[in-house]
Amino acid sequence: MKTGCSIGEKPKGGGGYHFPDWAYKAESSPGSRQIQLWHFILELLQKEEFRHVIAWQQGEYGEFVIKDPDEVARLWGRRKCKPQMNYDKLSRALRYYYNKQILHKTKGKRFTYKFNFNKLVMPNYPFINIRPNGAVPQSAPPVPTASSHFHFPPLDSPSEDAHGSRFSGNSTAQSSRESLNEVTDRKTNASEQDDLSSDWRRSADLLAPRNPMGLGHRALQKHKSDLMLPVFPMPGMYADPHSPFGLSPLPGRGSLLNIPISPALSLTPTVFSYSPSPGLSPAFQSSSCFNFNPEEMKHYLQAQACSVLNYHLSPRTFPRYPGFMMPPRQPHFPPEEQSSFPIKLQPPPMGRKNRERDQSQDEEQITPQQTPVVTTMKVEPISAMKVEPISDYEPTSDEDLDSSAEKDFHSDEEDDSFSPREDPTRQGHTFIKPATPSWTAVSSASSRPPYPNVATVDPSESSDRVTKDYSVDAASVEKKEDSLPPKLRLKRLWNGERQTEVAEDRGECRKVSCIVNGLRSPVIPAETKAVAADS
DNA sequence: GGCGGAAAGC
DNA sequence: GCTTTCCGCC
Repeated sequence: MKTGCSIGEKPKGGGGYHFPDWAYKAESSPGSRQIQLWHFILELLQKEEFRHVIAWQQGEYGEFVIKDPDEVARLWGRRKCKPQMNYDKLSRALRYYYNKQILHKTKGKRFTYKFNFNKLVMPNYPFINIRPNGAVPQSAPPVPTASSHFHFPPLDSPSEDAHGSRFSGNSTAQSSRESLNEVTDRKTNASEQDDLSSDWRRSADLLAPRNPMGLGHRALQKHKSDLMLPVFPMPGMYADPHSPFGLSPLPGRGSLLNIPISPALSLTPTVFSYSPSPGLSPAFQSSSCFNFNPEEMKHYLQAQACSVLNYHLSPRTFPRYPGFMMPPRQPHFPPEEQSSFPIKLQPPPMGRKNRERDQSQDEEQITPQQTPVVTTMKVEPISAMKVEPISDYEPTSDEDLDSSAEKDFHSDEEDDSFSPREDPTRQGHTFIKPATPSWTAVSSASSRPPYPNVATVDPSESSDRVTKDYSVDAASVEKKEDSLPPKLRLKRLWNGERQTEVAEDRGECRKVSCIVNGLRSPVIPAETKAVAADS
């Protein structure tokens, strides 16, 4: 019966699933690897076998009912090695979640609580498929089904996992896959679809712009240093029709172009615009975007490139991410951006003038070899965000999908609190919207990218400009050649000869670029020229 | 049943 | 920092 208590909840190897540390820390518990109650609750909710003990409330987004408080407490107690655990204590723990906005109480309903997935899961698992109860099994209810896929840390120790049973008499070893399989066994009717869209929108809508300082914010801040993402159980899991992710965002191409979210979600800009995720590789966001609008995708990617450029991020930064997270982006990365990375990231040798000007920044100049760690450290600190009780927002069913895209815009622009830069969910990864550089500021005003994280950057413009600027530099160098002092002219001449060398280097650079980005870079020549000229 | 303060434990 | 434990209060 008693399976023992695990201290390290994190499944290691044996479980077959590996999760990022922050997945165990959840919203905020640095250093704590103990499973958290809400994780536990979710896991129980995820499992069919506990439906009699705890279950999602029909028709209520994220709401669940503890049908057997004592049993839940017992399970929790066993999980935590607290035999004295009872519902009173457990409920106290749950009440602590109120302030964190992880949970709130459904008033008037006994033993009924409601998850705030907006802050709890959505930010971390935007691809999670949230479905209203009834449409899916216990394991994939109003909760992000990702809980199935994501497979919250096993209720018990890895060893117990290995044994396949953690709870008395129950086949808790049921794999997440099995759980997921159940999903497809149930049909989603039209009304549910409505609910879905509504729920999703509500979730999405509330997620970013109104994300209170609560969980989401704190959590993400804390996860800042963590590598995000491995929300996907196994790299081997590709297209899983039962997965909430549909196609797992694995390095497969298919994942990019076909990520069925939820029946109601489809791949609307809404969903992704509203779900900036720290744990979400921009690749996925972009992939989804790309899916519905290649042009916008392009812009988005360009913006990414800009981010990289602005912060001297190296493409090498990306490989640091779990392989199955980053790769998706690459195949779709527009050549323009591809090229930008190696060049911009490897700032050309500066002339004395530039050297002097940039001297102050020298410490921050990073060679591609050094870049990996940089990421978002230069991003402005998160500013205060509006705090609003998200649960109060009940979108009308009509305003939903049709206006979702529009709402994206509005919310992005109207709600100052949701500046991508401020979005804590971005803190953790490379593609945080950079502090708007001067040259992008202008474009930001004129563009209204549907992607929050690109909001202030007009990628196309910026990208063009990058290229253009270099071209101009090179051209102007030639034009002014004559006016140069003989000494300098000689130098230029010499540089011209060296250009061949540089070209070779460029070749290497491009190689790397291609390897890293998988695409070729048209901008390189101009930049290389500039490099040569400057040197 | 539910809430939340307080203190202690981990 | 999160949870447990205890407890008074509503």
